Amino acid sequence: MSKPRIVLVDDHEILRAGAAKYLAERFDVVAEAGDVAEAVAAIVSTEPDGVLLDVHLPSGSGADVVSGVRAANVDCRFVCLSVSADKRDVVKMLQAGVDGYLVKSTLGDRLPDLVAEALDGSMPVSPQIAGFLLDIDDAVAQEPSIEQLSPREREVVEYIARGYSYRKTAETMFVSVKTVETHMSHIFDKLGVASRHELAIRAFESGLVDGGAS
Amino acid sequence: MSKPRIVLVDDHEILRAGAAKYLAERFDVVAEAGDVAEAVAAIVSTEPDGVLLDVHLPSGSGADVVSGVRAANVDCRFVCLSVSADKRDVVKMLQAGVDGYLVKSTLGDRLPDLVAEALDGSMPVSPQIAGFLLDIDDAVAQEPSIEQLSPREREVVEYIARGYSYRKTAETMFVSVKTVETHMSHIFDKLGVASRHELAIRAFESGLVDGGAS
DNA sequence: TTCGTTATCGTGGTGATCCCTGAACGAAAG
DNA sequence: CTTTCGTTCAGGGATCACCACGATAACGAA
Repeated sequence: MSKPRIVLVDDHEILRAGAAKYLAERFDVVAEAGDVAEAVAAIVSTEPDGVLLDVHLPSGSGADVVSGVRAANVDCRFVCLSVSADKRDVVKMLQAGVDGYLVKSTLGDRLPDLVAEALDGSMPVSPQIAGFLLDIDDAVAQEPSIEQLSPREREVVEYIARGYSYRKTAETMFVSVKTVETHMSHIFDKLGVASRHELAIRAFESGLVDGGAS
Repeated sequence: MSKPRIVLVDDHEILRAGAAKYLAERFDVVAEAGDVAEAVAAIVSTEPDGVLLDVHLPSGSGADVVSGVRAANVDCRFVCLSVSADKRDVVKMLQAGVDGYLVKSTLGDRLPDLVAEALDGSMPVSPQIAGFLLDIDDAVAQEPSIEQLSPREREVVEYIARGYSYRKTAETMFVSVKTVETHMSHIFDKLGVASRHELAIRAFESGLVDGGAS
C-alpha cells in the first residue's frame, strides 16, 4: 500500500526507536543511521522519500549529510529534528536546504503529521523556530562571523577568548604587544564588537573555542 | 509476574517512547513525566523501583527531582540518562545521589541491562563518564567554585561576567567603584583567577551566566 | 605596476583594571 | 568579650586595554 519510505538519522539509538514507533503507522522506515557516513550510504542506497535528520552528529553535522546526498544526485526531502533551537544551527540547516525544522521537545503525537507535511512540500517548523524565521535575513546578514578573519587574527581570538592578556598572547605568538593590539582592532571592526569581553562571548557561542572544562 | 516498576522522566516524548520500547520486555513502565513537578508527583504516587531520569528538564534539573522525591520519603533508585557528558552535570547528579549515569549516545540494546544493574545495587556508567570518575574527588576538591563566594560577591560576578565595567557595576549596585574592586580582589583569590576576563569565562562555562545573545 | 590584503611594529594618550595598604561598622561565632 | 567575616570605602601606583594615526614589508591579484 505504498507508505512513504523514510530514513532516520540520529546518533541516539533510543531516539530513533522512539521516532520509529511514532512513524511506523504512516511511514515505512527503510533504514536508520547514526553518523554522517552511514547516513549518506543508507540514503543513497535506499533512495527514500524523506529523511528525518539530527543536526548534531558524531563526525559532522546534518548539513554534511544533505550535501553528501545531493552530491550523489539523489533527491529526497529532509526534515531536521534537533534538541537545539539555536539560531545558528537553524540557519545552517536551512541554508543546506532542508525542508523542515522541528525541535524535539515540542512534539510527540504530531510528528507523523509534520513529517507528512514536509513530504507534501510545505515547510513545518516548531513554534520556537517560527519566531525568528521571520527576520532570518537579518540574522544571516548581520552575522559578520569568524570566517572573515584572517588566520592570524583567528589565532589571536583563540588566546584572547581563553582569557590571555594582550601581553601573554603576544609572548605566546612571538610578536609584540602592539601587533596583537592591531589584530584586535581589526577583529573588533570585522566582528562588530567593542571589547575583548564581547569577543570572548561570540567566540564561545560560535563554538570557535569550546570552554576548556569537561 | 512482578517485573520491576519504573518511571521515565525526560522532556522529549520521542525519547521516552524509544526508551519505553527498549525497556518494555523486562520492566513495567508505570509512568512518564516531562518536567520536574510531573516527575515528582508521578514517582511519589507510583512508588516505583527505579527512575530513568534526564539531567536537563524544563523548569529545573534532574537533581531537583531526586531531592523532591527524597523529601517525600519515597525510596527508589535513580539512573541518569543524559546527552551531556559534562563533568559538572555528572558531579551534580552524583552528589544528588543517583545510582547510575548513562550517556544517551552510547547505548541502545544495552539499556535494559544497565538499568537492571542499577536496580541491583551496582553503579553502571557510560565509558565517557568512567574515565574521569576516577579523579572526581580531585575535580570536586579543586573546583574553587561559585559556592564559596559571599552573596554580595556573587552579585558582582553576575554583572562583571555580563561585561559591565567596574564603574557600571558600582552604579548598578549603589556602591563605590572601590568596593567593587575589593570584591573583585576577593573573588580572584577565592576562584583562583587573575583577571575579570578569566572570571567571565569561568562564569560562562559554569552556566552562571548564559551569554545574552541569540 | 599598482592596489588590496595581511602581518608586523611604532608613538602617544585616556580610562579601566588590578594590587597594596589601611580602615570602619555590624553580625555571627567562639 | 574577643575574634572572625562580610561589606563598605579610600589613596596611590602600576599595569592593561583600547583608540587614533602612521609606517614598513611581503604577497598575490588586477
